Amino acid sequence: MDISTRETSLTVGEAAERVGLTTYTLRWYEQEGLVAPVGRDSSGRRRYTESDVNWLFLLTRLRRTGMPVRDMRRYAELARQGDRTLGARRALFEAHRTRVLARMAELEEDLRVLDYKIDAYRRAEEELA
Amino acid sequence: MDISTRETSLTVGEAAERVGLTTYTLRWYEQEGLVAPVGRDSSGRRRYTESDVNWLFLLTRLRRTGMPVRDMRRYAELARQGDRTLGARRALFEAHRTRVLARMAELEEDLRVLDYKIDAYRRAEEELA
DNA sequence: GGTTGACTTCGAGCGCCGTCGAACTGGGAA
DNA sequence: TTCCCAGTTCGACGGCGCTCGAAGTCAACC
Repeated sequence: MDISTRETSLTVGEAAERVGLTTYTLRWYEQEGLVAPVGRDSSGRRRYTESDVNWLFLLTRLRRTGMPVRDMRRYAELARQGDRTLGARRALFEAHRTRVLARMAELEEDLRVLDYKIDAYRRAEEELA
Repeated sequence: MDISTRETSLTVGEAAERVGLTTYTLRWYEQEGLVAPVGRDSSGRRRYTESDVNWLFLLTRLRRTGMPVRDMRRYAELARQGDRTLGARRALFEAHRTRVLARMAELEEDLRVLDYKIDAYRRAEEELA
C-alpha cells in the first residue's frame, strides 16, 4: 500500500459501507460524473478521503429526496467550478427544497386517505362482527 | 352508444383525465390486475363507473406514497374477494401507513440537511461579497 | 357516404437507476 | 510461492412503471 495513504482514506468497499451504497454504485456515480475522479493509491485503487465520503453522503440525501441523477450531475458540475457557482448551487438547493416540501404535503394528504380507509375497514369489520 | 350508458359512466379518456393518469396507464392497470375488468358498452368500449373512478383515485394515492404495483395488485386481489378480506386489507394499509410515516421522517431529516447547505452557501456568498 | 377521432388489442420499446459477470491485477497472509 | 481477496475495466443485463406504434373498429358529424 502507498506510504502516502492517510489513515482517513478508505477503499471503495469501506466507503460503500459507510454511505450505504454498493461498490458498484460508487464506481457508477464516479463514471456518471456525480463524484469527481477519486484519488488512487500506487496500485491504481480508489482511496476515498473524508471529504469524498461527505460528498457521497450529501448525494445520498439528495437521491433520497428524489433528485434525479441528472440534476445531481448538474450540481456536481457546479461544485467543481468553485466559488463562482455558489449562488447557482444555492438556487438549485432552494428549488429542490420547494419540491421536497411539496412532496411532504402530498404525503400528508395521502396519509389522511390511508387513515380514512383504515377507519372505514375497522368500522366495516365491526359491522360484520 | 349503448342506451344503458349511465350519465355517470366515463370513457377511458374521460376517466384518465379525472384521475390524472393516461389512457395507456388505465388499460395497463386493468391488464395488470390493479383494476377489475371494466364494463363495456355495446361496441366493446370501456365505461368507467363512479366507483371505478373512486378505485382508480385510491390507486393513485397508494402509488404516490410509493406502494409498488405488485402490492397494489395484491390489494386489488383482496378487495375482489369481498368482506372476508377486510382484516387483511386493513393490515396491509396499516403496514403501508407505517412505511409512509417512516418516509416522511426521512424527508424531514433530509430537509434539515438541505437547509443546512442552503445556509452554508448563503454564508459563503457573504464571505466572498 | 366519407372523414374524423377516440376507441380496441398486441407486442415492442423506453427512461431511470443501478447491478452484475467476466477477465484481469496486485498486495497480504500462510 | 502460492493462495485468496478485494480491487480494476468494460459492456451487458434487469426491474420497475409505464409509453407508444401499428393496425383495426366504430359512432358521430358534415
